[in-house]
Amino acid sequence: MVTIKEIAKKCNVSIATVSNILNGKPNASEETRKKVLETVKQLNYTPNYVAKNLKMKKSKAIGVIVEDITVFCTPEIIDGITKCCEEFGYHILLTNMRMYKKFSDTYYVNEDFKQIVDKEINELLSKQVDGIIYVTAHERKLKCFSDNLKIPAIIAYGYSKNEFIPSVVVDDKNGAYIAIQYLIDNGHKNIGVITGKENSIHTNDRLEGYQKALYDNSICFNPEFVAKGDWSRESGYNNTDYLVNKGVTAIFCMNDIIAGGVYDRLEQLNKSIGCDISVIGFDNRELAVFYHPSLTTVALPLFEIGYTACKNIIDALDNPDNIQKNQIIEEKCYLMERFSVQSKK
Amino acid sequence: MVTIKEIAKKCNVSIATVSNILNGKPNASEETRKKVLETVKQLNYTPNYVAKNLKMKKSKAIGVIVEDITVFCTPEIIDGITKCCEEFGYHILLTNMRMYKKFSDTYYVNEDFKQIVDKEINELLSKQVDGIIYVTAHERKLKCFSDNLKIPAIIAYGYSKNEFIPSVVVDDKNGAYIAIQYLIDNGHKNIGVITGKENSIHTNDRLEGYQKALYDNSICFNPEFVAKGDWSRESGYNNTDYLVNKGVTAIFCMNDIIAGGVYDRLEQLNKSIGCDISVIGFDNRELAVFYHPSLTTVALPLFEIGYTACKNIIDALDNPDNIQKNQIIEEKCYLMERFSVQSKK
DNA sequence: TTGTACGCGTTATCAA
DNA sequence: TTGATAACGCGTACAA
Repeated sequence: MVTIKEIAKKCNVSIATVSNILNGKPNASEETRKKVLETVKQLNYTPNYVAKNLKMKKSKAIGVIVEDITVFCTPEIIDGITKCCEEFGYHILLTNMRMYKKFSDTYYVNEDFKQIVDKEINELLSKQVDGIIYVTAHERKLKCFSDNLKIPAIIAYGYSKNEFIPSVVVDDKNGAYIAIQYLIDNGHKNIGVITGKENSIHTNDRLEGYQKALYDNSICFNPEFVAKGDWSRESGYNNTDYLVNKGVTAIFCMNDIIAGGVYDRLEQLNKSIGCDISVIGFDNRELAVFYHPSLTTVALPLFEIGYTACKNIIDALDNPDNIQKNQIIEEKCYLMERFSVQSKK
Repeated sequence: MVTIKEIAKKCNVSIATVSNILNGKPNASEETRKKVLETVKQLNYTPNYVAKNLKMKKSKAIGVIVEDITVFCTPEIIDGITKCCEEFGYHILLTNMRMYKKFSDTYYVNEDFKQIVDKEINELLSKQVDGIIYVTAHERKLKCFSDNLKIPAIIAYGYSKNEFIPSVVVDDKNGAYIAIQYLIDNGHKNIGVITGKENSIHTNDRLEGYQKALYDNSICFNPEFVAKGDWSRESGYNNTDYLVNKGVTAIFCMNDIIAGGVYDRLEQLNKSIGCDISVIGFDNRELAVFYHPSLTTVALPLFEIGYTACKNIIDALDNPDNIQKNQIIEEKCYLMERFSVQSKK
């Protein structure tokens, strides 16, 4: 690797002059500037960021800890982080903990979990990252950072239990609201729901959004229209008859997988999806496009969550004394209009 | 951040001694060792890797350039890289170029593409990564590294045009072979194919694997059983009638999306998938599980590609003079047995 | 306008 | 068994 010293020697100037020119400082004659810049190109010099970082005491790097990169929401979140890093000249140090592969889906109750996270955070600290983004694989409340962390940090997708660590999350209420509003706009009044697992943040918030949308449209909430599912396709399949018999004209499924089960059963019942019964999903999983008819659903603002989380860190870096307590940033969902909902008007 | 100097002062020893102890050197009395280790814990000291890297002239970091992290194969490849890095104590500097988002699916013919890649590689070099893995978003031949790159590099998923840059790719021939062998083992002899796009590496290799499997089982290859598709669901749908009329008992679809189209048409024709006609896919996309019946398909060895690529880099780092020319490492596919193939025996 | 000299936090050499 | 001290490549006062 060619260093600043070598190009200084080649140009018969001091390393200080080269450094100044490279960093766009005004003090340098046009002549030497030209000469230096030329040899820089000629020798294909690239600055050594490691040395620079050591000197400057910051790395322009953001540590990104993801619980599992193979989970469907993670890549989009990273994509948002990337975009933001690109815009502001940061780079990403990625830590993929591979939690699902290591401990299956109950990893977060595992004894070792907290220790692993601590170790990874310290690792990132050693590498002098300027900030840390923790990306959960599913929504839940957690405390993963110690209270005396000295650099900005944030949780993406999950909810922070830590007063001074903000979180960026899906606005589930809003997501359910726009889904139901869309159904109402299409003339539906008797709208069934198949929920996710009980006590899940998603389930509760989405139910609340559903109720709010009904209320705002002066439609009475009928508790009998709520069927308890568990996110699985089977729970969609098994609850379809019940809702159909209750006379609903549309079914709001709290995820796209449940909607798949509803499709299965409606086909067996010879009901035309869209015409006889409208179906709307949640999550906008890749497979929703391939349903027949393709599924109208609510897209998660994953990219936005990543982008906002990263922007928040960078803002905190630029403005260290501007911290808010218990900050929760909710990103709005958006509707993916396809062909599983038709107008009743 | 607490440094080695501070803990030296606190222990009344020199920084050299602290450094030695921290690095497990034998020269230190048990007494001072204990004292130092204790204050290290007490002050929660973590070594500054930036300084260490500067001194050691290596970063224990591998640069990973992905063309687009939101493409389905990329996260699994990164997962494999992660596993390997974890095992050998490396970390990942991630560069997500976001090509699909920036330039749609023809990004690689874009004028700016080469420049962007060059820029990102230089960036990584500046950050003193020890090696680089380039992950393509789809399989093709490419030359992304300059010939005088001074650190080990490798291409994952795509084929390298560069003599000294190896590649790790899917063994498509083998994948098709095991799919066809599986059909033959289940008593099928008249096996139709719906191909991907013409001139694609995938298409050609998979066709060859198909032919080889037939040959090894003494079944004559009937060119009329090959229908030309283009990876799309429509091309599956549109070619189904043709193959059914030709009397095939099984259809090998060169990806899972095509298989979806075949499913659609077979349902319309009132053919029972599995019983009347067996269908087998390729890629093992997430949605294959949700087909009805769930789709038997060939899984891509994405994790293995990532792992092997990374291992190859680390080996090259440990053993710099052991380079092979034009090395192409093919990773074997594996069968995901589900319910779309039934025995004809 | 340019150069000297120091320090960032380490490791490594050599002398004590 | 320990401690000075010289690097690593860079940025920056301050002096020239």
